[in-house]
Formats: sequence, C-alpha cells, structure tokens
Amino acid sequence: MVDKLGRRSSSKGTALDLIRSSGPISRVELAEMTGLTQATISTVVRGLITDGLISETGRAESTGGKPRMHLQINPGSRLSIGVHVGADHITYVVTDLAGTVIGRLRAPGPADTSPIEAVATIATDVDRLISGLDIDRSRIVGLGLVTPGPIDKRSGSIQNAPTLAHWTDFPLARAVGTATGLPCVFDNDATAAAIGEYWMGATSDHLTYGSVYMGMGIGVGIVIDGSIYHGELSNVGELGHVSVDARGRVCPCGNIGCVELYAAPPAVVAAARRASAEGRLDLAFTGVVARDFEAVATLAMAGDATALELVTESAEYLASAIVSMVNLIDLHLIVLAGSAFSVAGSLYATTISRMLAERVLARSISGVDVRISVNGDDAAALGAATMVLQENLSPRSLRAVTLATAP
Amino acid sequence: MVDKLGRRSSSKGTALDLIRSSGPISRVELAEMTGLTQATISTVVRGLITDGLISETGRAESTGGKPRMHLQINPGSRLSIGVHVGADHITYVVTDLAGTVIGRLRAPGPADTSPIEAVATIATDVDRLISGLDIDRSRIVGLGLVTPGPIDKRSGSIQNAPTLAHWTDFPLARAVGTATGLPCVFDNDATAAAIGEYWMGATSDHLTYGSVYMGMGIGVGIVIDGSIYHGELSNVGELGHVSVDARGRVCPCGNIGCVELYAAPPAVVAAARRASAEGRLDLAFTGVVARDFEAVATLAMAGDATALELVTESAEYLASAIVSMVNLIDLHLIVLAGSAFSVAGSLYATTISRMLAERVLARSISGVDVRISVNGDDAAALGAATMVLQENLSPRSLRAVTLATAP
DNA sequence: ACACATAATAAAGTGACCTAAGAAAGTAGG
DNA sequence: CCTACTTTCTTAGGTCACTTTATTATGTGT
Repeated sequence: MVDKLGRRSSSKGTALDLIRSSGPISRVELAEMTGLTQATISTVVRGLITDGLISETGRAESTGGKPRMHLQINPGSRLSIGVHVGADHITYVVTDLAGTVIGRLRAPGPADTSPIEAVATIATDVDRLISGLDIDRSRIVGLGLVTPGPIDKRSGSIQNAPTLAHWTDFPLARAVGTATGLPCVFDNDATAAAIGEYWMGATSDHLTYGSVYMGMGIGVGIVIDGSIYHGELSNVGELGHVSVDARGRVCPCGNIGCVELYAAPPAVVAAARRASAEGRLDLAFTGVVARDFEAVATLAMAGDATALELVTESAEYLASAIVSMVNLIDLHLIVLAGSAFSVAGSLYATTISRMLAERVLARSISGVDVRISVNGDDAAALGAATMVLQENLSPRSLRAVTLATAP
Repeated sequence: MVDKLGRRSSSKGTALDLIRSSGPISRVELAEMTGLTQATISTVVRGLITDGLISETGRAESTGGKPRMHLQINPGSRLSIGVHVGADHITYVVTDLAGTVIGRLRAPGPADTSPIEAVATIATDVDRLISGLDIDRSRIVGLGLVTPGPIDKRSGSIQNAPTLAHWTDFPLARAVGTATGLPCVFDNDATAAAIGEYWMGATSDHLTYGSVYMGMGIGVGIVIDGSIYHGELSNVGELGHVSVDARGRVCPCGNIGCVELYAAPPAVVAAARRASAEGRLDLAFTGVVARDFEAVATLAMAGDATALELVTESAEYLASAIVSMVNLIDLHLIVLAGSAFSVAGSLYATTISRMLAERVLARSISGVDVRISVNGDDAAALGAATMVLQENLSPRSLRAVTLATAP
C-alpha cells in the first residue's frame, strides 16, 4: 500500500478521479488516460464497484466490436463536510462525491469569541446541519476545516492570523475533531480553494496552477504537477506578503510594501474613504470592511469612475504580485477565488489577465489563463469538503494524472 | 524498473546518494535512513558493488555483536562533464562521483559567434579536456550543458536570453550531444547550481531550498522536497523578474520594477558610474560589466563607503525579492551562487540574512538560513556535471530532469 | 566454552503492476 | 442463421520491489 519511500498506491484513486471528472467513461478510456493496461483497470474498477463508489450505467455505441460499458460515480455514496472559518462568517457545506452541495449554512463569524466557544458552536451547527438533511452519518467521510492566514498543520492550529490573532496555538483541528466526532482535515483557505477547483474539474487542462484567494487578506494555493504544494513548513502561499514596493508602506508582518496593503479589501476601503472625504466618491460607509468593499465593487461594476479606479488600482497591484509569482514558479493558470472577487471578479480577471499578457517573461511560449472560481463565494468551504474527499479517496491522484501526458 | 505511473525504481539511487553524502556508512544506517529493511538494503548494496559504484572499506567498532561493514563510494568509477555557457566565459569541468573536480577549463565566452560555431568550439574543447586528462571515455556518464536565461527544455534551446538572444530556438542540446558523442542533459544555470549544492551535500539539512544564482542576471533554482522544480513549461526561477517596485523602472521583459534592474551587476555598475561622475567613487571603468562589478565589490569589501553603499543597496533589493519568494513558497534555506557573489558574497549573505530575519512572515516558526555556494565561481558548471550524475545514478532523489540524449 | 548481541543473507510472501491468452458481446458478409 | 472479424473485459501467470521471518556469520562478555 505505502512503500517506505513515501509512494502510495493510487490507481484506485486516480481512476475514481477520472471517472468523477470525465463523466461517464469506459474502462478503455481510463486505460488510455492513466497509461495502465486494460487488465489493471479492470481489477481497479471492480474494486471501486464493490466499494459502492461507482457503477456501470449503460453501454456505448459499438465501434465494430463489444461496446464499452460506461462507468459513473455514485455521488451519494460518500459525503463530506466543509467548514470555512472566515473573518465575518463561518460557512458550512455538505457535498457529495460529485462536489454537489447537499446542504449549506452560513453563520456569523467568530469575531472575539474564544476558540473553545467557537468549537462548541461549530459542533452544534454541524449537528444541526446533518440532522436537518436526514443523512446517514456513516456515509460522511470526514470534516474539512479551513481558516485564513498562516497555520501550523502539525499542531492543527492558527498562527498569528490578523483576524484571529487570539486563536494562535489553540489546537483547533483536534478540538473540532473530538467535538464533532468526525475525522478532521485542517488547512488554510487558499489551499482548500485550490483543491476545490481541481475537484470540480475546472483545472483539468492544467496540472500546475495557482488559486489566488482574496478574503480580507490575500493567499494563494499552489498546485504543482497535480500535487498541492505545502512548502517546507506549510507556510506556503502568502501572496499577500509579496512586496510590490521595496520602499513602500510598512506591513505589520515586518516586511515592506506587501501587496496586501495596496490591493486587499481593507486597503481599497481605506482609499475609498479618502476619495469620499475628497468628495470624489458617494458612498455611505458601514464600518464593516467586507460590506464596504462590496459596495465599492458594486459601484465599480455599475461604472462609477472613482470606484472603478479604486478597484482597478487594487487589481493592478495584485496583478503585479501575480506576475512576480508566475515568473518565479511558471504557472499558466490562475484561478481567482474568495469573497473579494464575488462582486467585481470579472473586473479583476480582466485587469490581471491583461497585465499577465503584457508582463510575464515566458508569455511568448505560453500565455497565462485567468479564471474566476467555479465555486463562487463558497470556494473555501467547498474546497474544505473536497479536501477531505481527496485525502480519503484519491490520496495521490492530485499527482498521478501527470502520467497521462508522460511520453 | 519504470512503472506506468511514472514512478521509477530508486532505492539504488537513494542508497548511492546517502553513501556519497554521508561518507563511510553501514548497511544498518542506510536501512534506518531510508526506512527500508536491512534485507532490501543488503540486495541494493550488492547491486551497487557489482556496478563498481561503491565498495566495502572496513568494519566499524562492534557494539556487542557483529561489527558493521563500512560502505564507501568509488569516486573514480564514473565521471561527468559540465559545461556552463556564460556571458563572458565558457566553463568546463570534469568531476567524479564525489564531486571532485578532475579537470577544468575556462574559455572566452561565445559573444557574437553563431551557435553552430560555438557548438564546434565546445566539442573540440571537450575533446581536448578529456584527452589532456587521459581518461577512459567509457567512464564518462554524460555531459551537462547549462546556460543563463529562459530555456525550452523540450527542444533543448535557449529562449530570448539577453546575452545570447541570437541563439533563440537553436537546438543546442541536440547539437552538442551529437558533436561530442555524449548524452547531453540541458538546463539553466540556476537550476544546475541548485543541484550542484545538493550533490555536494551542502544542503543535506534541508529537503526544500532555493539556490539564487546571480551572473549578469538573477535566477533561482528551486528544490522542493528533494526534487528540482521545473514548472509547467520549465520557465521557473526567474527571480530577476520579480518586481520590487510596481511603479518603478520599465524592464525590457515587459514587466515593471524587475529586481534585476536594481540589484544585478549591470545596475550596480551603472550606479557606480553615476557615483563616479559625482566624484563619490574612485574607479577606472573597463567597460566590461563583469570586471567593473568585481571592482566595485572589491572596493566594498575593502571598506570604501560609496562602494559599500552600492553593494548594500543591491543586496537589499535582492533580499526584498527573496523575502517575497520565501513568503510565497516557504523556503528555509537560501544558497547564493554565481560569479556575482564571488567577491562580495559575504556582504550579500549578511544583508540578505538580516532582512529575511526581520521580514519573513513565518520567521517565528523557523528562520531562513543563508549560505554562500560551496562551489564558488564554478557552481553552474559543477552543477551541470552533477546534474548528469544525478540523472543517471540517482534518478529519483532529485526527481528526474528530462533528457536530451544524443543518438 | 558458553550464552548473547548484532549484522548480513536467504527464503518465502505480498501487492501492484505487467503480458498473453481467453471469454463475452457486438458488427458485417455470406 | 452461420461464420469471420473486431473490440471489450476478464483470467492466469509472471515480475519487481518490497516485505516478514528465519538462518548464518561474526563479534563481545562471563
């Protein structure tokens, strides 16, 4: 199963992955795509059928011989719960194997509550969600928990996240796991969103991509050769703390000119306030950054010149950081996810796409695609849920697909 | 040997890697370090001995039972040639399995010669080097060829490198392979330098690190989990084109504020010329950037205030880009390689180290080590040579580098 | 000399793959 | 309908890199 050099048997997961993402598919096609022989696929598929994960659902047209049997996923056979603890909301989703949202719940964010209280709330919310859906608990594979900011995966705790500073070092993953009685997978929101995109099949044309996640801060989940990249100590993806001005503003993180200070919602809202004070923008501020940012974005989408300017400036700074990232690690697909893109995502996508086309070093070899997340506002929660499925059903698949293209 | 999921039998390579890097070592220790059983190690080691790659070289002290046999590499059993086509020199090295330089040759750079002429020159130079050393050609595993700038690994060609613009699209790797009659591995200098560090054992405490290479431009070789990261299309590591000022100088690459424009030798020399014009620096410029940069660096090391200021500014800009990179991909070791660090490397290392300690987001969890390459000025050429050894003898330990083989 | 410890090899088993050959299920021509 | 052919899927046996469990070699301490 797992050899000592860390490789892991994966053909079952790989096959499941392909069946899920490539709809009804035959054994022959699976063999072609994985590079495995039909004989091997045959036994792998039999295993998946006995596990109840897939079934045969009909036959294809004959091409002169025995027709192929179509294989399809049994979406309801396994379920997963995703929990995104964001700055202003906690979002819960229940998804099936196909990534379809079976249930959803959005509760107020934890704000200043202690992590212990928050864990209790999460547990009761999850319980309510499950019982409200009348689901057999045994079908639930596990719970994915994602939070913004730097985390320590080993201890399952948050580390100095600006919005949840007082949760630092609290063993969140373990606590949620015991409180809910479900196996708990823990990661940061940007990484989860990246996995979510993959699971939904939105990135099937790229094995390497970045999923930029902008909530209050800015992060990026990096998928390399079909594997989530976690870095040496899981502190990967702090795109918000890439500097766009070595002589610029001082960031609380210690660095100078962090793009977060120029492009993230708090920066945009601050700039909007200044514009408002100068009489260039007509907006009633609520004091809640997320809502005010949404208002600015809405105005920009409606064509307000000043709001448009503010959003474009944010997008351009963000794009500058993304260009640096692309030059550094050679990505050709950027997915935009997170609440900050829910209103003016298209504006961001256009600006970022344009700047990538003009500025990326390798643009002559291949351009960079920019897409908005297929998972909308729930990208992180949905990613959390799919993360669990990934972990349990396709442990290695976010890599094995490589083979298809191998010579 | 190679299963269809792209995994490759590697225990032999892994074992060789450990024997090479961890000096005389016993089978028992190998078993502990690899996680394989003693039985497996026993057979793997037998294979390496029959291949002539290693031998038993004595026994350890007994700890109450049968003493362990020491295993050691046979350095001379295999040789490799590394060729670095730089801006001002072509550097050739011949190394053995231990990474010891057996032969070395430095020839003038290709300047404006056509790639066809250059290939001919390289072939005769290699021939001269080999015959001068009286080496059995059959022991030569292959030739590693590295160049600055963006390359296309698939075609084995350079792509728009500033110093070798007219070589774009010429199938260099194939040409050198046929001209020399040696299997040819092709990559960029920064990546090669990173592999060189690994092979020399200088990074044995980190599985993930970056090797910053500064010649005329700035690149970085990224090793992730012990594997060289090549990116989706092998355009990874363009650290020089990370922006440090989104509103800054316009780079020929299309991007704005590229760190290369602030920190690389041409920028330092330009700044030195301005300082000289203002009478703040006493230096006779030769017009050759590499030599003038060396002069400035020498003055800085000697304590000249203005030169020190220039070098420090370069280091600070470079550090800013490195901080961004570290925040993005979570590295905890940075190696500095390339000719630009040969004089004032320690100055750069100090400045970069300081800024990383102050500015990296995850600094509370673990700091970032900064080291100067153990391979000095020949880091790229030496890396090229070790790349070949890596490819042929330890395919998996730094995951495979695609090959451009001669017929 | 003895018991005991440790190292290295041998032997047999396992899992994931392979190749090769057959069984099953269709089409096309007589 | 029968036969020939094609294509899909399964079965059977083999290989490879491991494993676990013994066995043999080579020491130390009493």
